[in-house]
Amino acid sequence: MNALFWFRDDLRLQDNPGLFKAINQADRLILIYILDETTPSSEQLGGASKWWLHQSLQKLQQDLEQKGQRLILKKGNPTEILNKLVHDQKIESVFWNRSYTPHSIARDTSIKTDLKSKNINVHTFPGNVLIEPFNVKNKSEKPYLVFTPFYKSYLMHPFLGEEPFNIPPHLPQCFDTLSSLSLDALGLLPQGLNWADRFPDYWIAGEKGAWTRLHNFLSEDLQKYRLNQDLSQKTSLLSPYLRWGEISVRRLYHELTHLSIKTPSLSSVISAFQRELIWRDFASHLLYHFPNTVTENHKPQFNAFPWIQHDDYFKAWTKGKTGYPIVDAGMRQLWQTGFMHNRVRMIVGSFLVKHLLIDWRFGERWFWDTLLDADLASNIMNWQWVAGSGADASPYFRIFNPLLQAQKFDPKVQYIKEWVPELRDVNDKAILEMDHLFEYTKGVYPRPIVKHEDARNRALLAYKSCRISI
DNA sequence: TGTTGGTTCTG
DNA sequence: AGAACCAAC
Repeated sequence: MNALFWFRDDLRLQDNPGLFKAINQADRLILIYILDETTPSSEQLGGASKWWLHQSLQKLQQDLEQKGQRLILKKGNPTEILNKLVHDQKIESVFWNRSYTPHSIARDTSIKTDLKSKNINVHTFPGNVLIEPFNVKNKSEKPYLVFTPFYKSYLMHPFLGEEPFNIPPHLPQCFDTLSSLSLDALGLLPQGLNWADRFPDYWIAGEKGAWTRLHNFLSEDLQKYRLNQDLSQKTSLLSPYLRWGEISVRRLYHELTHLSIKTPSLSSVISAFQRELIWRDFASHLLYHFPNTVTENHKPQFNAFPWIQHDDYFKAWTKGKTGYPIVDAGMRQLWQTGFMHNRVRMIVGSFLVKHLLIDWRFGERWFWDTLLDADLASNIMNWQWVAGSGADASPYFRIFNPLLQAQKFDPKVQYIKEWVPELRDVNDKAILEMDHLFEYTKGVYPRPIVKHEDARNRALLAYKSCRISI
């Protein structure tokens, strides 16, 4: 039997349900990745995502070649590309793992209908979440809007216990004559910018890279992992791998559970981390049920919010030149490494939305373009959370004080000094109190672009102006 | 997974 | 004076 497996957000061989089933049923198998050129702008890959995808596809090609298979690369309209392949190569069955963004759902539904009408078998599987969004409902059969009850229902859900599985040792043969684009022809690497040049210092994409990171996390970092405690402590750094499915979230969840049983002293830290994985599913859940939140406020009261268009302040924020050390450190970590510590994401987000009164969508787009782990569902949910416009959102009047946040989470100023080199020679106390940093650095470090107290009061006024309750 | 400014308690 | 607690934003 001739079959085709379509790789999407699942660039791995292990614990890949659709791939597993395709391998078991096929005598000859096409493995394909399609760069979808029909994607609307809200879902088009950002620069950092494209960089990561390039690296990840390269690794996947290598892994498949070692097993005597190959990865076919195409770009264009997936409907047309699949139709042509299926017809020309006499494919009987097509397999993929489901994804849940608005464009993916629309595209996949239409492709499935189309192929089925031509008597092609289409088999789709869950592969990118712990539990799929349509399999979780509250008691009144509605989607959850609040995380805590969602979380509780997850802990009781039978699907959470499903076991991961490995790829069979031998793959069906490939179609030797099929033409494929070269990886470079996909045009994923940034042109004329040296922005991504240092990313390889920090990241090794691909399934093997994911497992190396996981092992380091479990054997070392996790012992010191305290959620949000100290910014200079390690985080898991697994988010980009999860985004592209280089490790399955189900596998990760299980590895953690096993470690928790083996080492009970780690169980509370592990539960806290697993809870973060369930936040990731919660984001998919919200996006699946409320697809318009990609561009629209979940709470319509926010449609009247008096956002300010201020290009210079936005630019200062993106460049890490706001004059608030913790904000600037985070924004520069993002620019240099394609990553930012989660706690700092909240601080810089709050600063953009509340201190600068800039629409959360500008921040969302910047993160979307520069984060290697940019995930539509998580990014939208978290920005709406910060802005207060989301379903289960931070109350609008909860305004982070960047000084207090730095004092609490970076008391030794290690994080700030790592990412803001012009402050390295300034004493810690002056940095944490933001005491005349412009003068100390002879003007190298900028003055604060807004005064915290004034910005706070202005934000509270704005919130009152459209009477947003809680 | 907030901050502020007030009151009350404590030494 | 400073911690501890609390309501309001």
